[in-house]
Amino acid sequence: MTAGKPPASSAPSAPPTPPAPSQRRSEATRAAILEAARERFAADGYERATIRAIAKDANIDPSMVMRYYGNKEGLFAAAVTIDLRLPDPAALPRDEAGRALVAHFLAMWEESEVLTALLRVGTTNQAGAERMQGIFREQVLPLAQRFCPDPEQVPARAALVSSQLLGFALTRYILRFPPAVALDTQEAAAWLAPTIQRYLTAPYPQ
Amino acid sequence: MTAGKPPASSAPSAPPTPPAPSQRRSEATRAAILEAARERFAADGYERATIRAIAKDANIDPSMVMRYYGNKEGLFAAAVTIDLRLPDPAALPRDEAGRALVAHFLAMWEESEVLTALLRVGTTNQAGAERMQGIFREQVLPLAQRFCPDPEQVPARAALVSSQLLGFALTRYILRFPPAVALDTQEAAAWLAPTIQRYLTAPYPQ
DNA sequence: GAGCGGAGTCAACATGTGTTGGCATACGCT
DNA sequence: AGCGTATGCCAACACATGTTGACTCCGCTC
Repeated sequence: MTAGKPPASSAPSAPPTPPAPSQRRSEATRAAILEAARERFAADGYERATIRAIAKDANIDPSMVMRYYGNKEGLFAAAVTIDLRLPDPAALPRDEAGRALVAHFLAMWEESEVLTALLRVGTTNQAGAERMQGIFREQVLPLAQRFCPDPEQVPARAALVSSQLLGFALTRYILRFPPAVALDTQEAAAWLAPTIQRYLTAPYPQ
Repeated sequence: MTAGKPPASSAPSAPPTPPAPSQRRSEATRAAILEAARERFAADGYERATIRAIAKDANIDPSMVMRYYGNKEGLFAAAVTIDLRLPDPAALPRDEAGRALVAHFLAMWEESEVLTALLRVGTTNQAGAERMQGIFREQVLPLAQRFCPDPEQVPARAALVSSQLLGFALTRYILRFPPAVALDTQEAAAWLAPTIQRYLTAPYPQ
């Protein structure tokens, strides 16, 4: 946080070219660090994913990690940014929401390690848990809002949806209960979809 | 493991009194260590629950922990032993199983920190995950077996039940999603019971 | 009282961690 | 070409961790 360095935008009488991508020769390194960090966080969780190990995976020196991301927390924040890319509720038939959501989630979990990393870190690290709370609040809650008429019930229903989706990911990708691993995504979706559908749209249970 | 110490049972011409409880003066300390360990593991997970912190909580020296439990893994093994005390399936009406199971689980989670400790450690630590797999195999699977006619489907159904119960515990006790925390156990049970019931007894979804 | 073994304390070791600063190098511009 | 700066590596620090061994103290038995 050294002062005296004005932002690169519109320095007086500076050449019109902004910091060219050629100057960002380090982009490759930065990306390699992030990828290694995601892998390590996903595999080991926050505490056991050491900066040294991440740097070794990325074939650079540990001090580079510090230079580019400040500290370990900054690295985690940069490595794990999640956009669930939830489908547009308006385009979803109301009675297909469960099936669509489950399929979308399973696909996202299979396609990258970021969600695994976030879940592993969220269970051990306060910052990780808060990150997950933020995703829930800003991405899941609004979606649930579109399916539940009674606004009072939206948070509880969204939490229940999350509990089932995260719970399945937990048993399948983290704890690796053999039957949960053995299920193919079609079967899993067939089992889970009605649950999600009910949490979203069924009347409040008496 | 120093040899030369014969087991206390039936030493020839020994006084009939077995090692008196007075000799087990250390029992109080042992118990204090275990309790502190459970708290720390539940609050911090495996890596951040340091032996020094546990010893401080128990008001003893860290080396005592080593003397009594060998090493950190041994301490964890001793501190986290779980009996789910699942109800006898024979005594459960088939269509009440979901409700009863959910109520039982919620009560167990509320009553002690052991389950929280196990879940936290299970997500970061290989040994913890294996412990949970063992509990699933030896306590949950047999129960599910009593409710599902088709033996082929038992593991998947048991895994689904676990995914929902663990998922709810995850969002409520670990990640602390506010709506999941806000639900009282009655509401939570009302929402979750039908899900569990369906996983246990409903026909295979087409 | 002498001896003994368990209970507990203290200090230390070896190791691994996040993090920092200094030094070399190669690129991009004038 | 020459220079400045971004890029990278090396060595080191300060600290925390699991773990070990030697030492003291207490209660008990001969």
